[in-house]
Amino acid sequence: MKTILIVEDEQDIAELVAFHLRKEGYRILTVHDGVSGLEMARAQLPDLIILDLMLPGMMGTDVCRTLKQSARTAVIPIIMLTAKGEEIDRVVGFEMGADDYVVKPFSNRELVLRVRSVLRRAEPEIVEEKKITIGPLTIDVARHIVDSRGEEVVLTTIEFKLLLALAERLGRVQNRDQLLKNVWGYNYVGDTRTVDTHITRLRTKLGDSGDLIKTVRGFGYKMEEG
Amino acid sequence: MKTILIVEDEQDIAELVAFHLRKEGYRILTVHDGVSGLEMARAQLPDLIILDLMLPGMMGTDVCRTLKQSARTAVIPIIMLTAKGEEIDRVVGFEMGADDYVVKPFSNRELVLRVRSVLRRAEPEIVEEKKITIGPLTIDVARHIVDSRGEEVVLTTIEFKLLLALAERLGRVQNRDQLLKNVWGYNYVGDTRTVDTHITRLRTKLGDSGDLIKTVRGFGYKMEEG
DNA sequence: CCTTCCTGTAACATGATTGTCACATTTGTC
DNA sequence: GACAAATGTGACAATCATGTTACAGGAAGG
Repeated sequence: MKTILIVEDEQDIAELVAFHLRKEGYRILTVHDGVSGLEMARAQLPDLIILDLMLPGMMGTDVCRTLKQSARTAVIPIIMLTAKGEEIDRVVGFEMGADDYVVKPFSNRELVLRVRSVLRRAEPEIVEEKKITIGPLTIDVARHIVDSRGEEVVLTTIEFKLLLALAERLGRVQNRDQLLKNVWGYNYVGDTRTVDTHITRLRTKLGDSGDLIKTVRGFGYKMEEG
Repeated sequence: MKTILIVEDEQDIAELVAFHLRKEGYRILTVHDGVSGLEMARAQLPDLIILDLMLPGMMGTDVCRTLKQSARTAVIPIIMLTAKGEEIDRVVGFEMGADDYVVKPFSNRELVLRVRSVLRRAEPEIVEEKKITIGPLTIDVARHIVDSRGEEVVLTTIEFKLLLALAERLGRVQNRDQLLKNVWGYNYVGDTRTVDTHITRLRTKLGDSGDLIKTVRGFGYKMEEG
């Protein structure tokens, strides 16, 4: 769940914004002055900060600048809220490090959309939950879990890599040398028959899914459904 | 029950404040100089600190600043006590990280109200504080406290970071280099086997929860239930 | 300044993993 | 069906990855 910090001195606006963003499934923190905003930002490292430009004690712009100076907080995207009258040149705001701007009065819809967009933009790296499914076989690469018909299959390092090498090139035949390269590394020297042994072991361990690994006589192996 | 630490060199004021707050149902700790205040704060992690600005040995402001610098103590709200003459700009106080201000002489009623208000303000943070629970294991990230089956587990910095690195990427396997990067930093040079040693230490200290850390032979480690 | 605790490295123990081989089985060809 | 070539398979010893412990240097705290 994403955390959003709202720094806004006007209670009612803060609550309104908080309400709508909570409804969107975000976790909301609210503070009502700049200094608390700084502290909270540092302590909680939220995923996004919504910052009012006019704040008691410390200007929103100062908060923004300060946050952008520290490595830990610099990455947190900031959406600035500005009242109509105080409309600063957007460029100035962006120079301060704000990631987006919303001018009061704003519609909730607009704000929610901005928030979503900024958060999406900030998504560091789409951690691909790479899962490969072939018939009864599932390979969860990140978790390093393989199962065949729901039963977990415990594989050794080489077996896993070999399975992956085959599964990632589904349908395509690979000869023993290619497999050796892919699984054992470029500078492997040894018997190509080693591959056979591991294929056997894989097939045995995979149970039902073992049939997915086909022998292509004279060439090598491939993985294929049916 | 909430614990309040009072750091105040004037015995009679300290006792007066302590008396009234005890009556309110708080658990009170009292120390009379800044250094003791720091120590006590670190050792007891109170829910609130009432800190005199003028202290022998170390200024209240220094105590405040120091406390706010450490992750463990930064979250503890602080109410500053200032004598009338020494009224500093509130902004300075807030910049130091104080959460509220009370000027001497103050009425007991006023102080009690401030305490309640500050504690209430801090409440949602505490409730929403980031906690990771995996089976019998609980990691309180903000407070740096780990327990396994309710028993507190005392971890060193590295152990804690390592645990966090694993827990935050629950289920996903991380190799030793990734762990080194995440825990030791980008520019660490050294033996990757160091990770193993710390994994062992972690497992030992975690007791029952040690089993949550799985070895993925040939790849690295992952954390996972069951 | 001293003590205690933390940390990285090395050394050793252990059990899983792996490459090889020998032999069995299959496949395609004549 | 015979034959050769290719592939399957099981055993086994060497190797390797990891667990574990010890230790010395260093950091942190008093």
